Amino acid sequence: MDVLTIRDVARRCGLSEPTLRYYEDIGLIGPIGRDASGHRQYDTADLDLIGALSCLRATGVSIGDMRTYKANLANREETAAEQRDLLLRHAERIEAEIVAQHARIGYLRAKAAVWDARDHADGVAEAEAWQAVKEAAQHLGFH
Amino acid sequence: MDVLTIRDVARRCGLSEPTLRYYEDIGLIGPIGRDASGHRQYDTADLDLIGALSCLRATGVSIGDMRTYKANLANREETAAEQRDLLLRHAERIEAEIVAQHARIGYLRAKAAVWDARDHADGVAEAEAWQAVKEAAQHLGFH
DNA sequence: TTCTTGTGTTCAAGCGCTTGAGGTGTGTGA
DNA sequence: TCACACACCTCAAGCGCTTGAACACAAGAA
Repeated sequence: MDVLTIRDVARRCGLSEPTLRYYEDIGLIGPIGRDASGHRQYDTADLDLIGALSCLRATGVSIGDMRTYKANLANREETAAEQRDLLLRHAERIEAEIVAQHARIGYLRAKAAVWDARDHADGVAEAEAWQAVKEAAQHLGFH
Repeated sequence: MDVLTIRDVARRCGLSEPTLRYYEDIGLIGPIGRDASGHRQYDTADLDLIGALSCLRATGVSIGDMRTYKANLANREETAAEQRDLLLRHAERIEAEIVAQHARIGYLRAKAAVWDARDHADGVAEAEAWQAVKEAAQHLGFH
């Protein structure tokens, strides 16, 4: 059970150091042990929870839901199905988000084509590009 | 040139009403005209800018960059190439983000499988699922 | 005519961090 | 041994919204 600094944990879990301190402040993780000079000492057991929370966070899960997830860890047996569903729900959320991201890429590229046409002072290309922007915008739900 | 309420604009551009007010407060859009009772009246000319900003925002573009984009609209000819590049850069950002999202989905599903195995008290399945979680975590950069 | 419903308004506070200022303790090089 | 870098600390303020409270106005029902 080796000891990790806040920097190590930040790198390995994809959270910033301030975020790790913040999560500890609000009781989402920890309390984390300290060495003689007050520096945090994470152990590998902390990594698993922090990694899971980091991933939940990256998918837009609220602090409240993360608390639920953490609280459920205490009584595994009863809440296993709930945990599974929470995770699957968020996986679906991300899938929806990916679809939206594709639509955004389409819009950005279409709009970039308009500016490219303008850069080359090509009125015909610009008109075509505008058409593509309109379609992309509809895909996004704009109008 | 028909007139739109804040609600119409919010729906058509995918921004919330408070966000639209906020963007006006900080000078990112507008100023927007008002009717006799102080309600905002957007016109269709506003929609194009707001739609573009909304999409930039959705891709994580900072308010500062949005200001640049808007400022560049004033002198189109000189900045056309810059506008195009700004948009393309952000399209690439989203592509990278999508890759990350796929990795997150993998992690969430793997973790869900662990809880599912626990729910069914299936030790063998749980051990296998853990293996998948480890792989998914590596994909995410979690050591 | 009053009363409710709906849509808007402003202003203040909260959220989930991020950034910055200012300080502490440890380790290495001169 | 002293200087300096460096990794960490706390605390406060800022960011980009969101939420909520309290109020204004217009239209239709009782």
